[in-house]
Amino acid sequence: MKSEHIPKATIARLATYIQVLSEFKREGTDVVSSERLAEACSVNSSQIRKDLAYFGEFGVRGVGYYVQDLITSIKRSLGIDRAWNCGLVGVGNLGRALLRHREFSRKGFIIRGAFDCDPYKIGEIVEGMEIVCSRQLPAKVKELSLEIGIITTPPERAQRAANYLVGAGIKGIINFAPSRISVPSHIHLEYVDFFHHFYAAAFHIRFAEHQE
Amino acid sequence: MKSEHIPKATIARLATYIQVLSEFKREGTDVVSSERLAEACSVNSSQIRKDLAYFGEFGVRGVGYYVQDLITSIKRSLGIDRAWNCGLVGVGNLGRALLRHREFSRKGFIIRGAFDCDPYKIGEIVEGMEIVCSRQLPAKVKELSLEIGIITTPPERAQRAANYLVGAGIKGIINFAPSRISVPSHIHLEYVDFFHHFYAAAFHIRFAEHQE
DNA sequence: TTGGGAATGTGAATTTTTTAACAATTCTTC
DNA sequence: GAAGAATTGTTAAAAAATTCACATTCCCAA
Repeated sequence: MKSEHIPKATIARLATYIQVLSEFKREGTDVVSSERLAEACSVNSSQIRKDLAYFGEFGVRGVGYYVQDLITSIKRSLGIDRAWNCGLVGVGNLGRALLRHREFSRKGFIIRGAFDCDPYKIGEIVEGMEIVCSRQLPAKVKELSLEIGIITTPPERAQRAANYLVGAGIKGIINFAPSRISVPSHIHLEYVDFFHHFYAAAFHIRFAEHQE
Repeated sequence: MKSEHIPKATIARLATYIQVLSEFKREGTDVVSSERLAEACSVNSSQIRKDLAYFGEFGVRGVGYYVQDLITSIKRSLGIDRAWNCGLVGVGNLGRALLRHREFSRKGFIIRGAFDCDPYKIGEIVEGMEIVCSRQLPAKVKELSLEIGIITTPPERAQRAANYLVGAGIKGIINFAPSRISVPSHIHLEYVDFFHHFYAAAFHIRFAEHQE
């Protein structure tokens, strides 16, 4: 198959596949069938084969998928076979937690700059990184080759942070702040909102109760 | 319309609607049309009307929706018109950040218990809350009427945390740890994985470059 | 070297979700 | 109080995503 438009849901599932495949690898499994992978991911096995088909042919008929090869192939397909330099704007509780989160660099997203507009925070060192004034974004984005901006400001300051980042020439933005922002269409924008998972849980729990 | 099966995507959008409606409210807007709300949420206006129709009729034909009423109606529909007691297992970086995150209680998800199995952490006070040994979960879940469990352990300990929570009689679990877990089917389980947003960003940025 | 078993990749069928279109309802103005 | 403008709720159409089903390919053993 290869290419064309790829559903958002496929990308999300590929992330899951990598996670589960990495676990298989740790357990010493070398080869896995779509059936077995599907079970571990709670999806349909055709789904997996379809998802992979968007990017190429990675399996061996009659055999299955070589775990390590598949991880490598998926990573290459997603563009995470290399490191991405990120800048984080807004060093509050959440921002600090992300700065300290080991998983970021382990997954290839290296946070190279931390920015805030609070004079009390500027100059402070977090995880070996000096917090820099947001106004310096244009200079720093170039200097550090930042490509992805992470917004962890309070909601009312998210748009301004986005403006700084866009002006500085960032390529994509991941917005953790609970507010909608607008950016030019060539900038890729993702919203992270883990509260909707809480809403979903609340809804389903209450619905289940209502059923009894 | 009312009821039947409700798409996951609808729940996620309702969360967005609440967010945007709250902003409208803050700005002093009393009434809003599905068209205007749709634009602010970057969705189709039929989509909004359809999403709402799952739960009832909340608008006035020829007029639109009363902002405050709609917020209230959506919250009631989702089951977030009351507080939910949560327990958090795994007080690492991410766990601490969530414990300190004001937004939780503001949105009605009250974290009433913090649990960890590390003897060095037990007894420590975070945000006015004492960290308790995970083994005490059964007692505490009852005592504090906890309904939702939040897992923020390292991946290898997520399943054990889930087992404790399920054994203690929790109703739903939100897993922030990057690993798949299995729970009985009557427990509602949500995975929070913000890395897939990073993957999506990486993928789209690289794809855009490839297009030029 | 051939045949049987296994599992992929993919076209077709199905299901689900989204969008369009419009009848029904409400408000406003004359 | 009737006509016109606005906007919902809902049915029908379109589009998209998922699942099925199977021909194709590969491995292994006899």
